[in-house]
Amino acid sequence: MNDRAALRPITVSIAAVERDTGLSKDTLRVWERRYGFPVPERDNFGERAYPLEQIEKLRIIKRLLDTGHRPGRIVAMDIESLQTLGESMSAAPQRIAGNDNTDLRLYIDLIKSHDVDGLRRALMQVNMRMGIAALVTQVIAPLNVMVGDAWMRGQLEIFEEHMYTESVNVVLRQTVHSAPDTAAGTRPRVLLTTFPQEPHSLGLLMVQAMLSLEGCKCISLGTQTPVWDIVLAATAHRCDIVALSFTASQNPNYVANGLEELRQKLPRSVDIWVGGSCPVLTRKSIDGVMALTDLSSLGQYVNAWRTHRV
Amino acid sequence: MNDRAALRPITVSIAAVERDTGLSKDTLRVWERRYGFPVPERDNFGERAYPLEQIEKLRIIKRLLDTGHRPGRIVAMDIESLQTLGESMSAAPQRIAGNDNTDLRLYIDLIKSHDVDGLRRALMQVNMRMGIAALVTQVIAPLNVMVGDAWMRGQLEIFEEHMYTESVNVVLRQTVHSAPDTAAGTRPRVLLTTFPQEPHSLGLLMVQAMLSLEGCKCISLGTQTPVWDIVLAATAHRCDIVALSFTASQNPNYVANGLEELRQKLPRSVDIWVGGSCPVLTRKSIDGVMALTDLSSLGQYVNAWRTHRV
DNA sequence: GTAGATTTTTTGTCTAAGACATAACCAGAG
DNA sequence: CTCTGGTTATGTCTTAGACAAAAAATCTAC
Repeated sequence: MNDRAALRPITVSIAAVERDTGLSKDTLRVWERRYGFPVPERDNFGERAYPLEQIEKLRIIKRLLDTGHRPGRIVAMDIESLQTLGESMSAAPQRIAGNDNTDLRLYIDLIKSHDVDGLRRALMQVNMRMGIAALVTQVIAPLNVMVGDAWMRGQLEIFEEHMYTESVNVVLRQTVHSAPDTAAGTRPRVLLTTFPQEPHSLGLLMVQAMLSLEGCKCISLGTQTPVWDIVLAATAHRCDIVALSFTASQNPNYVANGLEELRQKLPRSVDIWVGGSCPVLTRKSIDGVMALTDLSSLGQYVNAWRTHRV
Repeated sequence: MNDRAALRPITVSIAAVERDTGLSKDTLRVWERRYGFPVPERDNFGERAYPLEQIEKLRIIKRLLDTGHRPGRIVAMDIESLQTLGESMSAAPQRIAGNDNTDLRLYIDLIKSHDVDGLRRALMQVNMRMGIAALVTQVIAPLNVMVGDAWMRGQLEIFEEHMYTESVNVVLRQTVHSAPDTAAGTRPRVLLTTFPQEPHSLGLLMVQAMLSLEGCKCISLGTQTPVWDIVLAATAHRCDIVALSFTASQNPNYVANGLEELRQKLPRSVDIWVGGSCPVLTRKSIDGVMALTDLSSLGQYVNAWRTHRV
């Protein structure tokens, strides 16, 4: 009955743009007002109808925003400038530890050839040969950085990144639960989770793998637990340590305020350990919150806890 | 430093209500204008601040809407009437197969006593005794409903619900991967994922468990894959079926539009199967999209596919 | 009565421009 | 080099009206 549904849509509604780009309707309208982009056409009812090219450009803009650029500078730019801008920043964060990272490219190749089983087998073999600790610190951790970079540069599609994440998820869970069950009364008891804005579970799993290796009792709540519930859970499960994971996508103030609030509500006898790629953790240290800079030294921290607290 | 962050908040912003109830800001404002509910207080800046009781009532209303009631009739009702209305219909979906569901309370008790290991052991035992299919359809599926209900009624804390979810996650993944590896060339190949607004992975895992049991080759992307990437992934992995999971928290329009878009972009040779507790799926059927009403009949669908397509 | 067509009501979403809290940037002082 | 203050940039909230799409109610014909 109406034309835009009958034909292949060359334009889409503001609601669809919100869904596809993650930019709210309010933001889309205010950009139009302030920066003159996007400039949607209007359908028969006078409502915004975005052409597909503009959505493509919005996607690129969104990606650049996530890497630290600001709307005022880039929204009005033309699409070629945006693309060169995206490629220019890929050079810097390439360094991967001291290890030769040429063999890590092998995993990237597996991802790009969509070989799920091959990727899992390769990761499992590392686990067999070198153990969980090496798998986590020397392969998965640097791979995460490489995959994130590749995605940002547009060399990896979102679904390929998802496939990688799911594979690591599977492998890590398998290794964690193949470890012998800890005896009752094992200490320390560690509660693992993330703050409400943080949906990424990989960091959590990596920590859990390392802690289980050290003989800790891990209780994971998955991601996105409100601060107050972290307090309740720590008490209910009689935990000695609360371990939290953060990625760079986190709002620094939310993180800092949340940690202060948590510290305040949690008994002093319960340690707070935080880790991840979020800059604010090392930038400003919070009293009573321990920032783990390095996964490989986690064992030492556990030992230190055992000698001091038990 | 500021008071509302220090205490458990007694009022929340409109954005938080949108996130927690799934009702859009526009809808919340227009209900206030038309039906006189909700009537939020105003904070120091004149912005809406919703008391917790009103959010509780909104949750009940949302649930009643999902079951077919209409806003004009129920939004203005007082909370007791809503509860009786809700209970009168709760009798219907309470039936748990032929099985006596009194023993399901046992699992709720385990959750409330914070016995993670006990819960997992109990679930694993069901798996051993009755098999994966029975575990999924007769225990986990009804338990999900019970846990959701209990949480909505405030009988379960968020962290307890998280602990349950994580436990089921662990158990299901363990059972899925303990199944023998499928041979190369197995059909159908099924891509599993959810739409960008849907963060819940449990439904996905349940389907994956059932499909693996039927000898399907499952490729899971985890949650929240954009429509376009679903198309790319289905092509890259040469999938026969795309399986999507939806919960009731989803915006019905997003679901319907997204599915139509996906249907349009995906080759007709690829089936789309959808399932979950989202009412819109059964309410309006979309051409070329198959709604799975019932997990236990999944095997028949797979068989039907095999006879028709291969 | 029942099926189908037509009207009426309901309901969610879109529109507009303005206001403003806060995040990010910049400059100047220690 | 680090901190502090002032200034811009930016997203979200506010208002009220309009209207398409969906659902319900009414009417008509058999």
